[in-house]
Amino acid sequence: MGDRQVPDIVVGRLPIYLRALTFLKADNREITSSQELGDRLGISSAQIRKDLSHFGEFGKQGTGYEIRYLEDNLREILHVDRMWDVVLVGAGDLGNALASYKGFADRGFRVAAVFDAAPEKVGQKLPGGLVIEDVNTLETRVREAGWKIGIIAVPADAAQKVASTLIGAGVVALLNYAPISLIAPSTVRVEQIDPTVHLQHLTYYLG
Amino acid sequence: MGDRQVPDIVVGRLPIYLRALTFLKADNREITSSQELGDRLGISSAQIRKDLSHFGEFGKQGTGYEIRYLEDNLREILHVDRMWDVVLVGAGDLGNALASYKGFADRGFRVAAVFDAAPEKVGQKLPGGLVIEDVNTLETRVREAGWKIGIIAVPADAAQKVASTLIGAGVVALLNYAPISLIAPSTVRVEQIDPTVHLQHLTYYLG
DNA sequence: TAGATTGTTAATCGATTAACAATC
DNA sequence: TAGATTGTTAATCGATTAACAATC
Repeated sequence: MGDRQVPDIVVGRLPIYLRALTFLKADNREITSSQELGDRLGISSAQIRKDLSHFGEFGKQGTGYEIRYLEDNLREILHVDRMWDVVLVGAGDLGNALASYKGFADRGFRVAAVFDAAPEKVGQKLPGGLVIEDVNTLETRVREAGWKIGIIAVPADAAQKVASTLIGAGVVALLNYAPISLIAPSTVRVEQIDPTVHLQHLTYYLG
Repeated sequence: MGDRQVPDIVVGRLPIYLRALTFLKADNREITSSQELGDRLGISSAQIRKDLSHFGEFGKQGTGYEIRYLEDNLREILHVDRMWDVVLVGAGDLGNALASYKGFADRGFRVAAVFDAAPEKVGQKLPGGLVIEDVNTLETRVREAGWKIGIIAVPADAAQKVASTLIGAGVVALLNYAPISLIAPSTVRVEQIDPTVHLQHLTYYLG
């Protein structure tokens, strides 16, 4: 109940809980339980209650959790009760997909700008209205705008340089799609998305 | 030393090790150590040695690991010493990005076919040479081709149906990009990629 | 009230780390 | 040989689960 130092593995599950709650709400549900959430997510009900107990008491004995209330609280805990500007680097297929991704807006994020290194791409307008900017201006632009979150969607051999530039310009949270392990100071949080890594995790279990 | 029942969390790290080894090899390195790998990945050297010890002995005392040898062994362990056909569902921006993703081929995967529900997309040819097929033919095609791995890149409201179809047709491993928790039998492995979930994990640590 | 479900404690389980003999 | 690094054991640390009093 109101710890400081919540285990990172617990923090990592909160967005999953939040997503499930939003899903239930869209289904016009008003109340749920740790049991129902757990069944849905493949997690034990005890774990869900334990996880939530790090942050407060959000349920009612005998009843469960009011979905909207818990949802609001999780948004606050995760700091997505506000909008975050995100700077996207890389305007290839993946960058384009991310720039026009519909799943950001109502979950706390907005792609504020897109950068690329290719001269023929710079100046082009994306469907969403963003104009691709020159990666040479990345550092200045990030610093001046004060963006704290970056998404890296450039090829592997450019990723570390982009990461270092972003970090140098004040970014403290990175979502990296390039298939390399970024080197970053411990003050900078990095999340990694590498589809091949996930697929290889799966194939371990296949004949 | 050749356990059965290796913890899933260990299996999940192996693709990261493999990726780091390939990276070092590209740098013309021939030997590495658990210390070097650990520094690079932000993992303790003891953990790397322990993880590998589940599968055998791959190093030499006093020397370290021959990169190519360990790489080959990890490929075998992860079953990516072969090529896996992957069926991709969804030909939106994300589907297109995945269909033309260069990071699959040399790491064990090939997008064998792409499906979409939009009539105007069906029949279109993608840059890589694949022709978008009608999702109505998904079940038959998957069954006949015997594909075991599926990637779901459709909107959230279509994802569960696609997953069920794939599973019904024999797919046993899913990589899901739709922002929902899929319901699947325990015989089917699911990996989830939701950029917003990762971003929310990051914002927890931001003011 | 009776039934249900929370929040929390204590027990269990599992993963990580430290340490070191073995040995290249 | 001396130095380095593995593979493994045992200790530590942390996370999950089971159980239940509290209470809606």
